[in-house]
Amino acid sequence: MRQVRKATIRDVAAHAGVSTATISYFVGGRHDVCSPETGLRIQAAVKELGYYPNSIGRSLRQKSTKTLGLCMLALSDPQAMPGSFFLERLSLGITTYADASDYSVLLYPASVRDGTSCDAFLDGRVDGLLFHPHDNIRTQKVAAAGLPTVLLTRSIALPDACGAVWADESQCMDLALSHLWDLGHRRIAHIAGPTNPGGVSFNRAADVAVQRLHAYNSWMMERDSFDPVLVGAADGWTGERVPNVMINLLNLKYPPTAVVCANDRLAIAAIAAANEAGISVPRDISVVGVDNSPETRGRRPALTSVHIPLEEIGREAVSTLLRLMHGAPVDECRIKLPVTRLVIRDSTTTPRKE
Amino acid sequence: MRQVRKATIRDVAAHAGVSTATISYFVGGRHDVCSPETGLRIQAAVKELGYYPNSIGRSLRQKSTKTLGLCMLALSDPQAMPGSFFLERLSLGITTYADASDYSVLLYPASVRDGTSCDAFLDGRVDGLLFHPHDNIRTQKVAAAGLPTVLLTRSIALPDACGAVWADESQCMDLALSHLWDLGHRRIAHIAGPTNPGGVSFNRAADVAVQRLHAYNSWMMERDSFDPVLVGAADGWTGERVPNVMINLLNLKYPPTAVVCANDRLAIAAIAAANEAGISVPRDISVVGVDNSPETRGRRPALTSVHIPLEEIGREAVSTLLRLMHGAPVDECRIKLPVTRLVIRDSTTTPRKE
DNA sequence: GTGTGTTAGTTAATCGTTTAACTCAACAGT
DNA sequence: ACTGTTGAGTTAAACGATTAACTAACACAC
Repeated sequence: MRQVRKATIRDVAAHAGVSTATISYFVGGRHDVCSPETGLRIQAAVKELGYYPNSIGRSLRQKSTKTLGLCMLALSDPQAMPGSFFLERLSLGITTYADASDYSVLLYPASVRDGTSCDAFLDGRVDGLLFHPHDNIRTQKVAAAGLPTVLLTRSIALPDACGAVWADESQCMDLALSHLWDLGHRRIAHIAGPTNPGGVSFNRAADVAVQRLHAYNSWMMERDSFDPVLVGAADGWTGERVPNVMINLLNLKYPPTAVVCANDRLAIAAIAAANEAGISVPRDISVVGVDNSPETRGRRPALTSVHIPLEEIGREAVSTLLRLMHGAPVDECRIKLPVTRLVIRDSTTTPRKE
Repeated sequence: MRQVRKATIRDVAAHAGVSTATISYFVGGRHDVCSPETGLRIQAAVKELGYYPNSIGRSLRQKSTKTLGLCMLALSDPQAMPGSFFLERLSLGITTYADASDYSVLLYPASVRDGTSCDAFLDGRVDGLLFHPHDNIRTQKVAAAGLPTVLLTRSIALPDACGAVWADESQCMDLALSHLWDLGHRRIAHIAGPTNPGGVSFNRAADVAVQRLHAYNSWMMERDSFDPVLVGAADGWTGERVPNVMINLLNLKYPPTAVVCANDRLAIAAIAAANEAGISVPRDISVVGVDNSPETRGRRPALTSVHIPLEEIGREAVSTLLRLMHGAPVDECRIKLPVTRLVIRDSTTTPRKE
């Protein structure tokens, strides 16, 4: 190791001719522990030796590392997630807010395939944990170990001790559907994401697809416009199955005049499939996506999409985790954020008059 | 704090009726330190108490945290970087390889605007540092502090003590240009990224743009096909200025039959600008991008692009950092990776016969 | 001159592990 | 009887910081 030996508090103490306690107090901001002259000597010694308090020593004594763990499924499974922009956007909010709160963020890749253990988080290196994918086995384990944990998910079965922060998917679908409804659309289809029929839920992705589907169903039913033939299943987030689904929708006796897709990638695939069939977007059919991912832009037509402010969710997740760590009751640490908003671009317009 | 008190090595020692030293050796894998019966007692005690060695105590004693810092400009400045997929792809390689080498990764947001100090890294919480943006002030500071550092950049002025890992930008441009040349193109334009004329280089982005521009210049000169009017400056990575640049290129007396853009976003903007002017891609002009970002896909035409394997770069960066930490000479820790490859899609074809 | 308060510090325990150096008993070989 | 070796552990000193509890010296009031 070529690590240079760093000055310790003892070196500084010897250099300034006082005890380590005085150094500790002074460096910690309690400038009233000593006379102004001693203060100057200490400052000089700190500067000369380039002293910086060692965080490991401090963590050991204070029993707190001022570090939060961030466990992300997406990291090991880019395919599994809607877009590769997830981590970047989420962690922007997370690291920025954590930093402002004087916390560091430890990044940890979790794979959904091999059930990577989360033991690494139980060894005291983090004070709290943010979990992006919901995974019953792992979250229950960390929860049982007493590590304050906040999930970035509204999960179907939330472990008792875990907090959670999630976007209001009803609001999200309401924004998309209201927009189309107000334009005059009445036959509005939905292409759903992976809904994992009958299986145990292992990740956020699946839960989100289910929630969007349910929100769509309820919304349409409330307006007496629900028709099961208008619901297609993409069975994943990447869109391979979308062409089939889209053809089926377009060949209906009363085809939809608009379609809300569970995410942008499905929407983009839907537009491609429509074009392939000689159907023009938005002239013949309107399309809305969800995520407002980078892929929505610079296309023709540019995709109308519901923006999900991941930065804000990340920020709120850190804030919630800090509250949980400071003893807030768990039920006050389950936050549904009504923060989605619709970005109207060129893929939606009034329905074509027949 | 609702943190549950965790069992320490002393609890286990008391429970198993031996000293802490024996526990430490045994848990550390030296099963020969005690008799088989004692071993069983220890295992039982560890299990019953749910003992997991505290990493802070261990780090303090061993003077090594088994943690690497990852400092990313992109995190605080999404606009500044080519694409928001950077962090995700890079950190996939970084965290996966670090994890396999038994290291954790501490994520840290650095803003190019406020000169966020990197003091947080000098307090012993990391054994080494990966720096994505090159920033002379900060890298010099950490280098001076003796913290082993590897930059994810080929920078113009690399601090003496820093290692670096970067993609071979000459190879990257060679792939794009050779492809077009082999198709028969001879008038090949380049739309360059931000080249920061005359200023100090503050981030990787600028350096990369410069390197791609130089590589283009050299390549074309070698083939006696260089013409300065074929070089346009987008002045940024996002493409606002591209329509102007493209119009100028198309209005030339001898317009290019192909254009290589410094990244995908510029290429996408170039295609849009061409279409706007009634020029079809690839029929009238071929376009190549660099990055192979998610935005290249699902478009018409789908963009031909040079893939930069960020995962691989991240992996190599960790490997290089570990070597540097173990005392390898700095000049063996500067790695140019010849790992780019061309993904041919629909935006390139043979030049149109006049 | 005694009691009270303040200033400017110090002392020493503690956080949880690791590990070099030691002990102690039992046994083997000569 | 002595030396040497091995097995099965133990002891105690680090690592670097924090902090409750203490002290010594002096000032001032009554």
